[in-house]
Amino acid sequence: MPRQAPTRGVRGSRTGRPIMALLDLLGRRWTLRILWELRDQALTSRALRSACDEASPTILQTRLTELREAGFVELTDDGYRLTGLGRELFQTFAPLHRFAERWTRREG
Amino acid sequence: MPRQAPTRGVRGSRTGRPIMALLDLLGRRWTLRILWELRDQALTSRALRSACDEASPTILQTRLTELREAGFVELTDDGYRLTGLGRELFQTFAPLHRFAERWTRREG
DNA sequence: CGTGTTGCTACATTAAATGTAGCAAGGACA
DNA sequence: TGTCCTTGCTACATTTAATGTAGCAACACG
Repeated sequence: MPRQAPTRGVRGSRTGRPIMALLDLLGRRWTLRILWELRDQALTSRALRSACDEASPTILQTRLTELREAGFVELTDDGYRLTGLGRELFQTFAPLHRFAERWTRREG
Repeated sequence: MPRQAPTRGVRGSRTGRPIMALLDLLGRRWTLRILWELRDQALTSRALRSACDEASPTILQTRLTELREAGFVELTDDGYRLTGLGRELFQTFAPLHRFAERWTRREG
């Protein structure tokens, strides 16, 4: 099946439903991690790379571009940081932190 | 099938912090989508595939195995469905739905 | 028996991510 | 001015992950 959807960034969904576009974006490698690392501080591209276990700059740059286009991240004099919208997004899954703790405890 | 090891799926993080393991798992392709599609119904493997835009059975099977090992999904007589833990996880990012609507409105 | 499910796998192809290197632009400083 | 940093960002060859298509074995109906 050919690669459809000229509406950019909605890989894995031809419906165009917002939630699908969002799940698709968040489901790309490093996206969640980047949002997480920027949750309460601005980071330069290299500081972000360090925070992300020295992930490849290629893919970090790709994800940062996507996140900037989506309006979640912006580049300032202090480096990359979440926009107001990005902070809202982060808050919607911030409870994951506590859940993750309980989850790991559960399985030893 | 050499599914990944005891230290569950902590690709992209050497810290072992629970949140990193969770972000890593959720950041794999189709993971969020699967949890989303199972949010309020059990689905057979093929129904799930249809719900996921006919994604490759190979990768769906891989993700389902990971999600079962993580304790978020189980296979019953009715097909795949979220466990109690899986429902808890889903609820932590359920607000994404409303956010996605606002997000698209903003940029569309 | 044939027909139709189910969960799941093989495998060749294609797309995405990784790792390493390095560029151009800008600031500090000597 | 020139050297030395650091910044955001890119090239590119390699490796890994995902896709698409086909099909298996097990089970349930008729």
